Amino acid sequence: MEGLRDRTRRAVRAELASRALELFAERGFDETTVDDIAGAAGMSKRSFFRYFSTKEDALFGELETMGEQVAQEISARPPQEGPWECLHAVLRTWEARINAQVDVTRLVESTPALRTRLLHKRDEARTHIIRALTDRGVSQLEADLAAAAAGAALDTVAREWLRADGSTDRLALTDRVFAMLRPAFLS
Amino acid sequence: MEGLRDRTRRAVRAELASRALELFAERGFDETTVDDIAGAAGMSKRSFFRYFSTKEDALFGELETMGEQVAQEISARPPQEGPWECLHAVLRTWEARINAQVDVTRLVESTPALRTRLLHKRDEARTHIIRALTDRGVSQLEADLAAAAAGAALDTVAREWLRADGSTDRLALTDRVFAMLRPAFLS
DNA sequence: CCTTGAGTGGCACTTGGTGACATATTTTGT
DNA sequence: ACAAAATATGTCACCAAGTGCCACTCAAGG
Repeated sequence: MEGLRDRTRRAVRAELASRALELFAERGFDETTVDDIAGAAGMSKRSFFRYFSTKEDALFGELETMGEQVAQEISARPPQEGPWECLHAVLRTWEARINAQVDVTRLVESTPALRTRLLHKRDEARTHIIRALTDRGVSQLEADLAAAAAGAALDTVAREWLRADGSTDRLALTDRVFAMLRPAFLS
Repeated sequence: MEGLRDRTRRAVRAELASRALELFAERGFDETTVDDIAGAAGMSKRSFFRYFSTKEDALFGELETMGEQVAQEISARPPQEGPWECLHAVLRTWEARINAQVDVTRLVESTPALRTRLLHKRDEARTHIIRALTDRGVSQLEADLAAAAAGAALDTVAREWLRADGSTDRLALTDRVFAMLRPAFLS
């Protein structure tokens, strides 16, 4: 079960993340130092780095284990399912988690350091996804391409969503984009 | 024309890049400081940053204007050509430029900082590619997806090439991967 | 009550990257 | 050929991200 330790730890993490978001939104990412964030949450810079390994992760912290989780969900899918159907089914629920609010997504999109960090996270996840797919019997090349293409799809969805100012039905949009790429993966 | 200035500048850049590669290969990227590289080339750290804007760029320097160049090549394609054919035709020659030698590609693939920087470069290029495609009349969504998918394709090619230890015919492989995704872009 | 262990602050340190100033060297206009 | 403008370089100071280390606090459990 979850003891007091873990609960307070989560609370402090949330507090830091929330302060960071405030400061980023009000001053910009580059103009906010880690000292600022830590100070706003009543702690030292050193302690900040005990909760988040980089400044960027104050925004992306919730996605830390994304790769493992996605890989696990993939393994749980029916084994006869094709790789693209599988990725579609799993990732359609993740899109909303990656891009929670428009403001944040817009901030990420307009801040090179954050954008870069997000790409890095996706790339880490890709590795896990590839393994999960090959474990299902998909060939290396197809698994690799499918994982990369799925990342491209999610990225496209996010930008299209931004273009519509966050007002479109994201699940429908995700389905549409995955459907566009579907013909490529009819093994 | 190209005067002495530009020639020496290119020479110094090349020298720095070459020293950097040597040091990275022998000690690893993280274990090599910018001071080391600059020192090995007989200059100061400050001057290094007058040739490369980041430490990573000592390896990627030649790709600096990739985005603009690719965009320009896209604009030069026959206007009735579909977006995917167009991207395929342009990018098939770029694959070999991005991954020149196996050693370098392997180094990049195994060094998070370098991998991240490469992703960043591709992302910058993507922006330009999207513009070039919409200028040809392609819709925002399709241009976005095609550009992202093309990046995914190149990435997949690079990794498959690595798996074969750099011994496969890369152009043929590139054509194969682009052909796989082709059905998605039959407008 | 005492021990153990986790969270914290503080400090020094490394390193990537930037700005400012002074000084050569090279290009260019006359 | 010479002055003026543009470039290249070094040096130095500086900022901020991130890490290692040590000492301290404080709650939990025997």
